[in-house]
Amino acid sequence: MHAVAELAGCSTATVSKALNGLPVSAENLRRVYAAAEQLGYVPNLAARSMRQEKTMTLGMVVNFEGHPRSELLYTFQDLIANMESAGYSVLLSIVRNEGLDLDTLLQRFLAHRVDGLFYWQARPSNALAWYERSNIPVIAVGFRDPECAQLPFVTLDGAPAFAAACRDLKALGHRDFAEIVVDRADPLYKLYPRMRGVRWREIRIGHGEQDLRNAVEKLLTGGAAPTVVFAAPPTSTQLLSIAGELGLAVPGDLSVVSYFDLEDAGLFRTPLSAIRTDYDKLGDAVATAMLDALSGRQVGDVMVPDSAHFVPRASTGPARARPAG
Amino acid sequence: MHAVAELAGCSTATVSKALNGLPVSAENLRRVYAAAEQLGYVPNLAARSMRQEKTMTLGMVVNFEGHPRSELLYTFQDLIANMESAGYSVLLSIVRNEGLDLDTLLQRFLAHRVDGLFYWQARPSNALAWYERSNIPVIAVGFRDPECAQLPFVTLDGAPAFAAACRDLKALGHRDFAEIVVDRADPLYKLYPRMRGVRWREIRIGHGEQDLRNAVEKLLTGGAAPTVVFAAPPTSTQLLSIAGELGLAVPGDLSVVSYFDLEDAGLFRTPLSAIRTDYDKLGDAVATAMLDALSGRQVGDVMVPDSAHFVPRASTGPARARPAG
DNA sequence: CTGAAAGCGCTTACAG
DNA sequence: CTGAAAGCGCTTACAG
Repeated sequence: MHAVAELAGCSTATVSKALNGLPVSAENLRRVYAAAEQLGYVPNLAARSMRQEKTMTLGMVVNFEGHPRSELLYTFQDLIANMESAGYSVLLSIVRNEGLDLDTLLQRFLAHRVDGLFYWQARPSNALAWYERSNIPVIAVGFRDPECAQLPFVTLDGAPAFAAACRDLKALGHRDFAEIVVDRADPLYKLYPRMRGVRWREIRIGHGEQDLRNAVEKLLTGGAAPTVVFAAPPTSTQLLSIAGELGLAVPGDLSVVSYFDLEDAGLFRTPLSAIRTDYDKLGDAVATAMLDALSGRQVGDVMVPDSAHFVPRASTGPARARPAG
Repeated sequence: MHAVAELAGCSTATVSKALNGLPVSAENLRRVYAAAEQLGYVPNLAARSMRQEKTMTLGMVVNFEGHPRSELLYTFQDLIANMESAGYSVLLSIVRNEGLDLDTLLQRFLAHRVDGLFYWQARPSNALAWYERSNIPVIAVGFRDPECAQLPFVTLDGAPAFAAACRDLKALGHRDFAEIVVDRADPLYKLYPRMRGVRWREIRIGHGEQDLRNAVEKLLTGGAAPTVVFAAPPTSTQLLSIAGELGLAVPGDLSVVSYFDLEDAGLFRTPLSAIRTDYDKLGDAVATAMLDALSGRQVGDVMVPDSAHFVPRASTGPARARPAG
């Protein structure tokens, strides 16, 4: 910057003003721009951020417990593009069991003085208190642990799609619903109002295909087995192949619904019925919420409307006849 | 920091040294840590980076021309985790046709004073010269435009898998190979040594399913049509459904190979033969190269060995009998 | 080992 | 409109 000032024949203060659109004489403006151009001057954001309160950097931590659903890439893309258009850059971190723990990461972002944080699948963390103390907006995305209830939360409104799926299935004769839940994940069906006249159960399994295989075998032999099973990928797709191997017909013996749609689900041997979510809408809503928060507005929880739909395909069909009694 | 110094009863210089592991008396060390803890002190990386030459920030720009293959999420995850364990944070940017252009983005990262840049699908850009001038290591990943030949390049060694696919197909009687290339992408088959006794052609189409449909129809009516087609997703999967609609049997009339494997390709009605790549190996190799470059070592091009394999499935089969003459 | 002081590259009252 | 100067929060010779 000194070099620019020297070449332009003015002070660094004038350079700064010229480059930031503050009132400068036309002559100086021209010379500063010319000098900056000639020298290939690139401002140092770190220096700027020491004087101003903002770093124009946002943190995004994605907290995958189990399997990352790769369609999320689209939301990231959309979200990041939105924030970049607003002048921000985003630090991305994808947390897994291995690697640095969440607390360390959240603290590191704090050291970077991020202006805000996107927190996918928000779980409690000590570091969150620091964000609150520092008045850095944190937006929970997708899922929010009850212990993080203080965070504003943006998510898809899955209830109508879920209700539509249940209605369709009930019309097909299903009364016994189940959800397969992996590890310590929270069952999703509990998030939605229960439909009258249907029973729900929770089948909890560990990671690994063998766990799922055992569960499916138990389904086969159990007396009052569910006639339809909900699960998230990759469990929902594994279910299709395992059912095939074990001679369980889908949907003849068991209907299967995937909680999230897959790009190629329609091409499957048994096309997989799924709840399709509109990730672009989610990305846009999250971006809007963050921009609001950054400009000091209070932001509340957002349920993105009309952002999920039940797409029935061949993996759901009429409930199998139940053994009498 | 002043507050910490005051509480600990020493100078800020001593605080800095204590926190950075420089020699300090045990007594001061203890008091500084206690004070920092009590005050919830988080160092300001921006301030630090003004004195030191490093920001501990890396840029990653992913340059998707057409369709982002979402499996890349796994590589990002692996790569980011690696860099974070080494103390870095990474700024991610996913470039598309809409949104900020590449040059703006690269320049913004420069303003952030990134210590290095991962450049997926490296295309020429004016901003690259600035990185070179600033001596910031840039690593091209996945693909490198010939005009970016000066950049060290890390990619999968696809040649053995490609050769294996061609060998298998030739053994099945195929002589006429084609690749479907979307928009202005570069044909991939040209990257590899050509096998003797087979012909290759390039079928260039625009974005949009209709373009592909037209191309497939032309294949049906053309006299000397190829018997096997290579394409990248999503074209390879669209090909399966369009072939179905148009009454073209796969692999009876046409074999299809996907240049990249899809997680659920084995579940398809016609399981899709594909070249499966090991993204973890790529992520690790890229991380290693960057760490090397950051520590001042010269890094050359890296072809990650044994990182791609041909997985024949049901979409490839014997070549159809050719009309005599 | 310790601390006063200079300086990293900016921005912003402030006085002219 | 302009520029000298202070200051953002750190680190690092340097002198003690």
